[in-house]
Amino acid sequence: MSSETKTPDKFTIINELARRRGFFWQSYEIYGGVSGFVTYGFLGAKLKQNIEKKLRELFVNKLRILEIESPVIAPSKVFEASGHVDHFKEPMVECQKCKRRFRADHLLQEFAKIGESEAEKLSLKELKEAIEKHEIRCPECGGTFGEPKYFLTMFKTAIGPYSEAVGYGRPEAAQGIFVEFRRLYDMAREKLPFGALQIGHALRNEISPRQGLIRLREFTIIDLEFFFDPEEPNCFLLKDVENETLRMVLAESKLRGSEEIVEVTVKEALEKSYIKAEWQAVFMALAKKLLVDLGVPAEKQRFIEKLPWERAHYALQSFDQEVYVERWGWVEVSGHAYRTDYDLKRHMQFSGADMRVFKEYEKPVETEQTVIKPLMAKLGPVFKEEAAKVAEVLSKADPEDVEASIKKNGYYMLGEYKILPEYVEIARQKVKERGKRFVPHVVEPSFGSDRMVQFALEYAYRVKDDRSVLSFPRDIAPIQVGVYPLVSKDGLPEKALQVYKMLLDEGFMVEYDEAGSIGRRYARADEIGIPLGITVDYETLKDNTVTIRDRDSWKQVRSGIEDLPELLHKYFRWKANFEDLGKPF
RNA sequence: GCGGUCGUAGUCUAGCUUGGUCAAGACAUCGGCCUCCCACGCCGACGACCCGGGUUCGAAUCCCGGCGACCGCACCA
Repeated sequence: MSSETKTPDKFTIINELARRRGFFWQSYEIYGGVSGFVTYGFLGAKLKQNIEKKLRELFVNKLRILEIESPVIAPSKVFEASGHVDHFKEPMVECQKCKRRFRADHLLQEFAKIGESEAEKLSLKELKEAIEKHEIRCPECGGTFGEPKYFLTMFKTAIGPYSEAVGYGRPEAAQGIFVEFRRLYDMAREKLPFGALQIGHALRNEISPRQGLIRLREFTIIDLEFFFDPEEPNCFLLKDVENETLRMVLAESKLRGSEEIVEVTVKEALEKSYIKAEWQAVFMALAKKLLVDLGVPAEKQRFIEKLPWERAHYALQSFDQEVYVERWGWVEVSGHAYRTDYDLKRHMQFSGADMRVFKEYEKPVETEQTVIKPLMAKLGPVFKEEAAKVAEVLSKADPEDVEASIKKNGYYMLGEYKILPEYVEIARQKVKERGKRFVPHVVEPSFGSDRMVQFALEYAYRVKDDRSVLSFPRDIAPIQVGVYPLVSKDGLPEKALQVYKMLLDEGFMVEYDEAGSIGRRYARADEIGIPLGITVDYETLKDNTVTIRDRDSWKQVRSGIEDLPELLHKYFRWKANFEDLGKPF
């Protein structure tokens, strides 16, 4: 402990509370703990589930979105295709004198004026040579650098006990969706737009994760890949959200060194092309609403545009949704990337599978095309064993070119082969095209589930009369109702247990507590954010009514036990306010 | 990974300088008593020196290593 006792900040208090009351804690504590890994206790797991449920309500059910679950481990091919094997590693050099580490490519950009894209392409050997050539020394102490080494931030493993097959732990769940695209498209009845969602663990071998739930080595990611036709980019949900406002920090402001926030409606953001894809704008609006529903006020949120060199390798435009927290300022909670057709195209290249979709024209398009038919009877004697190859290459040449050249010059040079007019038949052919094939575009909202838990806690936390209260929005509270006998005798516990069982049967998350004074039990319940407390007292034995207590106002109302199920169902679906639950007490 | 600070019950702290009747207090938890609606009071119980090695007759205390935490640097595709 440090000698000067600082008052702990909110983050510290919340983490302490989370550990003490069983929301979450660092994993493997009995072996000293390993940073970047966390275990959720009962309350935390429930809170997280409720948050994810809320996201599903908002995104999944209304939007033709298919939720799937795919593996965490993937063969190396998958992440080679996705570009992660190339991009997920950093070339590092260590100063031999002061042991500080630096990004080798960043040093070259800064001190040798080598362009960013150029610096990124250099191999370890080339980096070493460039550093030596430009005599780059440690910017901190002037020492010389050792060998550049890659730091790979993906977890690597071997698939199968005796196998050499390399596998990686996924750093995002998105690839699990892209590789299954053909089946998913099938399940979506071959209609665009549609989306696929995955909530699951992802692994990133962070260098030094030490911000609680904010940076973990194993964490829960929520990746939503939404596929659409770039020629029909309109979003059918736009009307519902076009007047929602977004607080944005644009790339152009950042370039000027400013973090000025512009507040615009979704509609304006699209009109002014702050946001390029309509779907992306809509998802951003929904993401804002989600965080508001989790208790983060709109003014504590913003969307910050990534500069080209800050963007992931797959993204054409991306925004980070950030939430303001006391300890660190603005922290990312979701990323909104326009991934275009990058991923599907790459998997198409690497796997050979056709990721294109077929789009039927309203009317078939008839076109007349020039067709070059090789006449094998002539080609054979001239080119002998090469004839088949010539014919094949010829079929790939542009027929218009071939025809034009033959008309003009009397021959066509196909590489080193001279094609004379008599070798081919030039014909016109009518072709009926019923549609075309293309690779769909993707916008991706991607949420960190653990961060949402952290932010929900941060904004739920209040202090009332020196007591900690977690004022969760009522629909994400891990436990909904506490049931208490006023005293633990005279038949009150028996009566309270009846109420408790009834509410359990109704499907509520209920807790029963008879230990300690009633005030202490209320305080305990407030600290884990139970919205309502039901107390069985001596009145109850006479007229079958109980008191209902509100966590936030500490007000109490009185109601009949038989009315509780309906009243509470309404309350938790936001169809009744606390005051509607009974008569003031 | 570097530098600084630090690691004692579930939590917060005392003890460490000067090694030895030293493992203490408060809160929380559990049991009991009290018609008890906002952490009431009283009685009782459970419960800790981060791990490993060294020095020593003897280590929570001194030394070394490891692990972990916080702050700063770097990193966060």
